[in-house]
Amino acid sequence: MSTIKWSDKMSYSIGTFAEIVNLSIDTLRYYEKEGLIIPERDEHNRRTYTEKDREWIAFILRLKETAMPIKKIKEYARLRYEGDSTMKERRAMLEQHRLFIIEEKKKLEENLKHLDKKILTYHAMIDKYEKSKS
Amino acid sequence: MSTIKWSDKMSYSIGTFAEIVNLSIDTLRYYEKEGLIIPERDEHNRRTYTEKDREWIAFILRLKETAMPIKKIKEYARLRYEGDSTMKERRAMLEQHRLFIIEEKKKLEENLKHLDKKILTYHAMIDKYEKSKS
DNA sequence: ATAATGGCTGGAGTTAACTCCATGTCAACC
DNA sequence: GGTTGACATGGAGTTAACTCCAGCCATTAT
Repeated sequence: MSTIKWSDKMSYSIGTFAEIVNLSIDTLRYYEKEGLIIPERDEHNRRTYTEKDREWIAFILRLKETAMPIKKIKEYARLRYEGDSTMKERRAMLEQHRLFIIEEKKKLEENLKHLDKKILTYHAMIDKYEKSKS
Repeated sequence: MSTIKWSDKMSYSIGTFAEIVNLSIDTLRYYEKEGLIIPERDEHNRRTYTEKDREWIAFILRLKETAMPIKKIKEYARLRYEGDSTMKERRAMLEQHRLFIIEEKKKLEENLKHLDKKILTYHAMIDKYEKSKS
């Protein structure tokens, strides 16, 4: 009566995994060197990436997209690979990062407001300029 | 009957200007090498920065804060130093950048949402974990 | 008069995050 | 059984955006 879960046993070579997560093979190896993701190896020492790895990479990319430097992601990864006892630390990191993102958002909104103003003054200036030429 | 405008004639040395705009002297010289800001020189070849320069730097920093690479800022600066005839081009650049910022904001908001979810699941996981230890 | 201060130039060094390359192994296809 | 193709490793190269340094002038302070 157990449901078959293909995905549990499935694993990808670095080439196909690279395509799936849309990163280059070299980048994956670089992330491994930095300790962000450490895939299993098969009997020939080839990297084997799983569905879990895919989820983990997706999360890494979110952190990267919100400007977390690799060093910090590496720190988070280290804790994660250490196991459940580090959950509180990891949560604290994410909560700190959350505040950072909120700050970033504020800055972006401020700058967008100013940019909009600037664009408006450009419209006015260009109107004037066009008229002065006629 | 003309109003005296001190600020028009005022100018700062690179050292004091650096403090005012909160950039290092080296960064200012680097920006100049890249063509972002080209201050006047005095009779001894020393850079003299004006109030206009301060405003311009403030704008450069806004562009930087919204992740515009120096190459693009340089392009904008080039047009600006070329004069009024480039206003339309500059406005177009800013309008394009505006769209970019809006995209960035969207991404940030998306990622923030996911992060919040993740933090919530951490809270639940940690509760469970604490109980399992008692 | 000399020493400290501040600025100038050209060029080298640094950091992050990749990216590329030479060389080598192994399984598979013709 | 030789070639092809995917993967492995170690290390060099690249780009952006600074940052630092040596060697040289001019001005100011003692």
